[in-house]
Order: sequence, then structure tokens, then C-alpha cells
Amino acid sequence: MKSARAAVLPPEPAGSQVEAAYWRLRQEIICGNLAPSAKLRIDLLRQSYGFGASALREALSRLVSDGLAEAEAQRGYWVAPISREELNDITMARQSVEVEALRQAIRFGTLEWESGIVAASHSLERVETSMVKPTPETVAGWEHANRQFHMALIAGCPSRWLLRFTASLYDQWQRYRHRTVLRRAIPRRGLSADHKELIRLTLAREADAACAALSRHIEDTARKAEAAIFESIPIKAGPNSARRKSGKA
Amino acid sequence: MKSARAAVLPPEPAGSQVEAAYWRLRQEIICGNLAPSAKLRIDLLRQSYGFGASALREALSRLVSDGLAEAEAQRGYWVAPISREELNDITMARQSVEVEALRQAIRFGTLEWESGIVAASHSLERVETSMVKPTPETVAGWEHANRQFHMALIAGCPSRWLLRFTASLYDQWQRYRHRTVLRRAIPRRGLSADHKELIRLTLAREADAACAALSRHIEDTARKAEAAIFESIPIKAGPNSARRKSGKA
DNA sequence: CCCGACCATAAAATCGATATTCTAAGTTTT
DNA sequence: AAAACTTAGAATATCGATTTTATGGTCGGG
Repeated sequence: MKSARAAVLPPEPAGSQVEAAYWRLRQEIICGNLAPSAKLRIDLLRQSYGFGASALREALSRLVSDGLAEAEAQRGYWVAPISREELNDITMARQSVEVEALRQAIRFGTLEWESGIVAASHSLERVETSMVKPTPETVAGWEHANRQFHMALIAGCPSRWLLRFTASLYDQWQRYRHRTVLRRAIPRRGLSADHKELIRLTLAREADAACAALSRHIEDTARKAEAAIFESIPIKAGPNSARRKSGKA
Repeated sequence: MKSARAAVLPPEPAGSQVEAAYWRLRQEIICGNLAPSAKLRIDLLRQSYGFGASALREALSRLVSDGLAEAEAQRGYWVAPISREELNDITMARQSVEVEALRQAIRFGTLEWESGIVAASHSLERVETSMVKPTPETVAGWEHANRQFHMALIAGCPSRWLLRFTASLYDQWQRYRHRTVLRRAIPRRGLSADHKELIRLTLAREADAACAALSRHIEDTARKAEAAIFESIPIKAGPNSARRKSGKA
């Protein structure tokens, strides 16, 4: 039981303080505990999470490179803002990059790749089936399983750069979707028709159809998130989200 | 005269020590002064460039995110290695991402975008015309102008993410091409037929033809670099390029 | 003679303290 | 009254010293 649990929890490879700080902050940003556009004050984070100042600076640096945070010299760090425009941008970019990665995966993928898809979809199905109510823990497990599934789909792509970009975009996307997961109704039990079809077409190596299905899937989920975030009840924007729009000097 | 010069020199926005260190190291890696796979020892860099240890660590962190360096916890930093495989990967990824960016630029580009292309191609032509012999300075100017030109081509693309990925890949590519520029014959005077055609098709908004031309251009230049680097005289690999291939613990 | 554990050296990671820069409130001047 | 200057406060950036961890050679045992 315990090992089965561990497998669905998000990994936090803490080989060093910096890594630990990086993964922690990353998680906090993605799941919204650190709200978009919030100021990230070093000494405050220091006492909140118990990391050293240097480690935090280094972690924040990496988050800036990932596009999860922003920095201005001598002014400090902020959580990257979110907006309808950027959600659309992320969606469009995924439709370019992730779909191309899938195409190449279908073209070059090995048996090992196919097995990975089957394994990941099994995990995802199991998690979805056992998730009766969305709590922070089950949601974290589901998000991890879903990420693993999407990565498994394209893992057969031989281009390490496309894979890297895809992962980067997926993390960005998760920031948006996370805000919609907690409020949505109890999820269906088992994989969605979307996913099943995507798996079938991919394993059948029907590239065009599979790519179209993935593109549609990306579009649909993004539209739902867009509606949930920007058109229904606006979630607390946070009082500390003041950010100079600033023309630079 | 001086201002005209300044315009073609690569920018090094040194708003802070960390930024300065970052841009300096980045330049040294791209132009090969810091050889691929070379160990990056903090205290050594410290006395070589005169930056503080913390600033260097932070800069190195960012370079890792950019894929220009690698890190292993408790073991330090290395310059990212180069290989024929990765060159092919970068090339393929550019053909996916950069070409898609061009397609969107052609579709959505404004008048300002067109002007940017004309301006950048003018700069590039001027630099190429005035470059009688490849010296480190003129090469740096030419590489900057060439980069500006490629970025100008796709600047009309509305997706900030695609632009970011393209820039990232272009930097990677520059590492490879730089090793071929110094040894090649005296360049033609003025823009290549390749570039002229690419500009013409782009400004005429003939998307398919322009994308095909760009894809071919990327492929051709990559092939030339591949031949120059991996099939002719192997450049000094550097005695300090020893790197554990290492299975991780 | 070979293998494994131990110790000395060197490098990297972390922490705390100092200096610099920015922000904002209060004051003065026009 | 409005604008600009001054000054106190806070946050960031930088540097040096300490702690922790890896590495390579050596000694002792099998």
C-alpha cells in the first residue's frame, strides 16, 4: 500500500538545499499557494520554509529561467503573473510543440515507449477510479499521474529539446488547470473518452488522427480552464499582488 | 562611426553582478573559450573573471536551465558537451519550432515587424560587406547581426513561448556554428542568395514557401557545420574535458 | 597479489554579516 | 497647493568564512 502510494506522489529530488528549495517553491507556485504576481521576499520565504538566503536566491533564479517567476535587478522576485493571453499562448505553443513531439514519438517510438504508455495510463486510471473526492492530496496524486501520462505519450520522441519544451509548457499549463480542479464536480470514474481514444490512436500509430486528437484535447481542456478562471467567480487575486506595470528605465 | 560599431556588438546587460557573470560565461561558452565538457570550478572562475562565488553559482544555475551547462549535486558544474547527435537534435527542433514561429509571424506580423526585418537585414548586409577578414571582433559582430536577423524574421509571431524556445535553440546552434566560422574562407560580400530569398518570400507573405526556405536554410547550415566539426580536422578536445559518463547513484 | 577500508586533500554547499540600492514618508521651497 | 528634495527605513545583493561532501592515494588484511 505504501509503495503504491509513493508511486503517485510528485517527486521532490532533494539532493541539495537548492534543489529542495527549487522543487518546493515550484510546487507552491504551480498549485497557487504562492499566488500569481505575489512578491517573493527572500527573508520572508526564509522564515516560512527554513531555507538559507543563498539557496533561495539560486532556486528563484532557476524558476525565472523556467518562466515560473520573474526578476528585476535590485528589485527582487515575483511569482509570474497569469492572464488569459498567456493561457492562450501556452495552449497554442503546446499545440505546436507537444503535438510535433507526439508525431515523432509515433514515428520513432520503440516497444519500451508503448509499454510506458500502457503503464502510465494504468496508473492514471487507477488514480482516477480511487479518487472519490478531490482533496489536496488526491489532487496532487492525480496531477502527477496525468503529467506522467502526457510525458509517457511523447517519451518516444527522439528530440530531447522538444521533450524539454513540452515539459516546460506542461508545467505552465498545470498552474492554470490546478485552479479549476478543486472546484469541478466529482470526476468520472476511469479514463475519459478523450484519453482512451488518444491512447488507441497512438498505439495504432495513426499519426495524423492521434495528433489531431491531442490538439483537440489541449484545446478543449484549455477552453474549460479559461472559462473557469476568467469567466466565472474570480478567485481571490490576493492583496499582495501589487506589481508595478512599470516602463523600465 | 563609433555608434555604428556599438550597434553591432553583442549586448551584455550588466544590471548586477549575477547578470554580468551570466552574460560573460554565456559568451565564453558559446564562443568556445570554455570548451565543451570542461569542468567549471568555482574558485578558478572566481580568480579568472573576478566575480564572487555566490554570483557565479547563481549564473551557473541559469546556464544549466538554458542547457549551456550541466550540474550534478555535490559534484559541481560542467560546460554542456557537444555531439553530432545533439547538433542533429537542435537542428530538428529548430525546424519544428523556428519554422512554426515564422509561419505565425507571416500570418500575424504587423508593419512594424516588416520594418524590423528590413532593418536587420540591412545591418547584416552592412556587416558582411565590411568584413574582409574574420577576426574575433568582426565575427562577434557578424554573429550578433545574424542572430538579430533571425530573431527579426520571427518577431511577428505572437507566441512569446515559441519566441523564447527559438532563441534558446539559436544560442545552442551558435555554439556549433562558431567553431566553423573562423576557419571558413573569406565570406561573400553581401547577403547570401539564401537570405535574400528568405526575406523576399517572408515579406511577400508566402508562408509555405518561406517556411520551406527557412527549413532548408537550417538544414544546410547544420550540415556544413556537422561536416566541419565532426568530419574534418578534429579540434582540440581539451585535456580537461574528462567527464564521468557516470551512472548516477 | 588483489581487494577493501581508512585517511588526507580539495572542492562544493551553506550560512551569517556587511554594503548598496530602492521605497516612502516628511519637510521645505516655489 | 503642488512639486521637489531630504532622510529614515527596509529589502536586496554581495562577499568571506565555515561546514559538509567527494576524491585519490595508502595502509592493512585476505
